[in-house]
Amino acid sequence: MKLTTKGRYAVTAMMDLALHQSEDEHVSLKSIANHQEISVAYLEQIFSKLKAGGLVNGTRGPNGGYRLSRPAETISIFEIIDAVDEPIDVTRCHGKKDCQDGEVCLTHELWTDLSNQISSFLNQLKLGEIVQTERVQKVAARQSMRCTEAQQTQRVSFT
Amino acid sequence: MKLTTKGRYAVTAMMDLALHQSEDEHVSLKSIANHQEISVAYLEQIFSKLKAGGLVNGTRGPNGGYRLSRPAETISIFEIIDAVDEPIDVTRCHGKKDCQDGEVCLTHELWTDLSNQISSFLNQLKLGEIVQTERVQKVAARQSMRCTEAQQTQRVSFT
DNA sequence: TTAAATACCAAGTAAAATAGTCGGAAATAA
DNA sequence: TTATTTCCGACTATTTTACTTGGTATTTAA
Repeated sequence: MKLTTKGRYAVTAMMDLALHQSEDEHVSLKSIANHQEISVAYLEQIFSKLKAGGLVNGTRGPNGGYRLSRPAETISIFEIIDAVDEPIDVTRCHGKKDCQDGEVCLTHELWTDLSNQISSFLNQLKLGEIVQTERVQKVAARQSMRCTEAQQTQRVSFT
Repeated sequence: MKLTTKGRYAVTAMMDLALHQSEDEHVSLKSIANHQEISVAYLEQIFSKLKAGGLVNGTRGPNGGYRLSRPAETISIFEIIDAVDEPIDVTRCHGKKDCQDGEVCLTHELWTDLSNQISSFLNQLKLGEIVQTERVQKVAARQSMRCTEAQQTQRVSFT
């Protein structure tokens, strides 16, 4: 379970999706880019992995975009990070237990324990619950304003 | 709390120290290198940080080496990793809470929670306890044999 | 039917981090 | 005085990260 900015962006983007998707509307990468200050190109890369992981569905064309493939309550943070970040090899032997002369090394168990600890913590955290916390709602409200401003700026810059 | 091979080697080396130090004897990097298959040069780098972190004391000259600066029961795995690995910035804003337009981003709290979770887990794990587990004792016994063999091989190659 | 908007895809790339090595200097025990 | 050890700073190859670039396919709406 590695944690890079890609994984963090993925979680952020999935939260954005959970916050803004509606019955009949998809969320475009452009709008996520506006909200979260991540480039569309980079989001594309991330979403190709999220899609491969079966977490989102994409629709092309105008008014297209993405939506969660399942209810947000059933999607864990672990799944999201797992989909986009390579797994880290916490053990020297890549889990094969042949770290030293074909047998386990001193610390083998320690690292697998830690891995399990982190995984289970992130598995308990569900996208749906997190999105409903007051804290997140507040930030999201602020971001909607930002986004509106951005659109207006954009409109102005076209004229 | 980043976890790289340097951090893992540090924990391994500290366990070796805890296993082999005695009242009047120091453990040399050479012997750790033999036991754990880590180069002396790399161990030097690691131990300079462990020393700076106040976890070990070094003595130069023949029969010199290192020993724990405190009882193994009081040294946590967290301290060891913390001494040698750079802290990871789990948040985009380096904990300053100004991730976006001077305010927190959507996921700020999530990452700090995770960090705390990992830290407290590793803080509970004490070097002394781990070293006493049956599993570790077994591996250590095997390594003593390895070491003896290595010394003999060396002796032969000298003649 | 055409233009715009969107997802989709593969490659390339600059910078940073990692995992070490190398060459020596200082201290100390025998 | 010599061998053994820690101590110290610099160097380096490789890998990983965090993106960008350039292009294609699909779909809607004018």
